[in-house]
Amino acid sequence: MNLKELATKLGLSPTTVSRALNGYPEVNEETRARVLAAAKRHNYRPNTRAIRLATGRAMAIGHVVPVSSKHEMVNPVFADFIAGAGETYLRYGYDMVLTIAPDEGEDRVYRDMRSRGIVDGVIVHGPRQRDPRIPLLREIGIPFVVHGRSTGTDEPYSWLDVNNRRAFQRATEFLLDLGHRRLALINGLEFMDFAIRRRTGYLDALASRGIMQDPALMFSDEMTEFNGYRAARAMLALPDPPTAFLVSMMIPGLGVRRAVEEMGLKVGRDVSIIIHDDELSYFSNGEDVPIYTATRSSVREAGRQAAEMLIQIISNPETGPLERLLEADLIIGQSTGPAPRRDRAAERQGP
Amino acid sequence: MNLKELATKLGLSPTTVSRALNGYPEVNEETRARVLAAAKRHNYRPNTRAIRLATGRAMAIGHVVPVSSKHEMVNPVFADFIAGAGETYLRYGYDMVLTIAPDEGEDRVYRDMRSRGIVDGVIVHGPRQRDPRIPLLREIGIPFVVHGRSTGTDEPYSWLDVNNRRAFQRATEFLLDLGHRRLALINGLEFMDFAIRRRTGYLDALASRGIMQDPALMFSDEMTEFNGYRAARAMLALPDPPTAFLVSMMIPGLGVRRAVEEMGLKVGRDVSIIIHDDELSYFSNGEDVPIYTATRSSVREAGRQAAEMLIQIISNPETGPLERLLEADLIIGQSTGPAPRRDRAAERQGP
DNA sequence: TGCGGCGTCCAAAGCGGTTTGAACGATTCT
DNA sequence: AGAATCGTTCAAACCGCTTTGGACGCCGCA
Repeated sequence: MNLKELATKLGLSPTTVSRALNGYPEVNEETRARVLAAAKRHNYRPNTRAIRLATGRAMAIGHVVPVSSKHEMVNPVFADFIAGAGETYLRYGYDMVLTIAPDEGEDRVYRDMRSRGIVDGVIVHGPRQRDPRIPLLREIGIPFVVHGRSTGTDEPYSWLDVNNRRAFQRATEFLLDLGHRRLALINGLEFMDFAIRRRTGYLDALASRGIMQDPALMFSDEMTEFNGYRAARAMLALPDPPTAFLVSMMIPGLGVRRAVEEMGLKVGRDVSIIIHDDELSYFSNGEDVPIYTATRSSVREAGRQAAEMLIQIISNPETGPLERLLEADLIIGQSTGPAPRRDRAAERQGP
Repeated sequence: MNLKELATKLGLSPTTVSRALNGYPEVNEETRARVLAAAKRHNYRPNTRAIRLATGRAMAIGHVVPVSSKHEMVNPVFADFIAGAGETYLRYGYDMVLTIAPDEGEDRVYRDMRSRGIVDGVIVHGPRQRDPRIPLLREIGIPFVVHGRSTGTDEPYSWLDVNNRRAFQRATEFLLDLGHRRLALINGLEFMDFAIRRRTGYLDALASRGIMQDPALMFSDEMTEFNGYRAARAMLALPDPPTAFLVSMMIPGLGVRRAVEEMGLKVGRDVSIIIHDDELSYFSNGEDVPIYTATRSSVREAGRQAAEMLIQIISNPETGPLERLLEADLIIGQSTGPAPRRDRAAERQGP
């Protein structure tokens, strides 16, 4: 059933039917009711392909998933973000189109999107320092919202981010207040913007208490369970091992825990752990009592909001760059406790 | 730059230009070369919206992500599957459109897809027993491939699945051979087809060795880290605790490990664990030596292959239902070992 | 010489909607 | 009463491509 058929059945012109369906004012309310009823009765749905050609709008948002060609990693955060964004799209009648882009060929992917006209805007995932996609998209002229930010980019752009620096600063201070002095940072890849900010927060907190940073306690790589394990294992074998870990994500956090327990130590007593909790659906941080002390911010909610920002920008091109900074909660769980004796004793003896 | 402009610039008709670009034989090779050169020079890309309307094909594949409205869970397996499928789509020039569907309203989502004409086919994720989507899609007339199978569905349909029954049967036998007699099964939700098959494999192996199943050792829920932890914790507190666990996924497997170690037991010595390893990018099962003994099958590869099957079905509608069963490897890691003494002693004493 | 066939190319008709410009009767205003 | 306005409807153009049904010149064959 297409528009013309429906119009014929109603004894009306396609023009009128189209207008009735789309809520234009110049159609008799009685007629509109008839049209609406008939459309429902015949289960009429306008053909999206035709609408898109006629209006020039794609009614679709693109998500380009960067897949590092080296590691073939797909960030699990991505699935929950998408789920959140998808909810928003559903509400506003947008479709979501996903493209997998090996990180060398991203240019072409974005340019193609533009010239083929398959999306009205894109969400940029996993921004890096001075991310080249930002000037690129601006040049191409596709509306976009970045999930995260890009240190070193001066021109304004729309973004939604968690206050990563503050979150890790607070978490670090929390551990310092508990008496910890040897704090390890298990971070993501440090060309990723979020990782830079987290490290900054960590270093700021250390500096403000006059504690020297120790490169041996700073690790940075893909945030896999195994990397968390390996890094923690190595650090715990140091002559002066850390008593606390700040970990970028629940997943490497599980690895850190595995290393700790494998060495016969107890989390929350011998070693403290704070993770960043994106509230991924398969990694609930306990039920009533959180397992991990964590900086928490829902990535799903971020998806919902980023999508809304983008739709707003698309539907009103006058809209200037939109910025939204979400604060992470610091929630206290069972994975942190006072620094263990030995360390405090060592500290009393002084250097 | 659109087709008409390009044609004018070349002094040709749009017809000829279109044909030259699309490789039709009735155009002079010299002309074709000119057209191709001009297209490249002006960076011409045909407008996808127009192609779609004109050809009636969407050149897009739909993925409907079921999000259980109760738990808001997005299976992390999904991200890697998508990545695999996306690679295939890229090669064949298809786009991927994603829809989030609350599991009550799935009907409407699929019907809409059809009548709006935005996809040429869909991949069905997370099939359940006697899944209603299979007859639905067949009725609607959208080509589809199921990732997994649906027990209880008689009519033929296209699917790609891992041999879950066999994988878990072999894993169970492997543990039995090691002398274990109290085997726990930490399974996914048992209305999900894969979970049913895994349980069947587990039970078959037990039965063939004359070992009674024990409902207290069978757990079934969402495969979260926390659920794995909780279930293992409870089982290990039983008067007659299991000495080995079969776990549906790496993620709850991490939870099981956490429970085991928290009780002061050692994985691979006191308690054996076998997981199913989907080779998710963020859950590499160790590097040289696998951490977990596992039944292994790449979900990313499954995505690649399922996408190829669907494209084949779409481009050749004569193709009958396609079926592909992937076998999982059983790889031996550090998480399994002979049943501990106490258990074997008890066994020697007999019942 | 006449005709069918072949190689190239083009005009025009879709695809299924939206949107512009105009028609037309009824109502209001002067 | 005639003009202007309003409310409602429609015909036709258009979005940018594909595809059908010729057109045209040239060659080979009878």
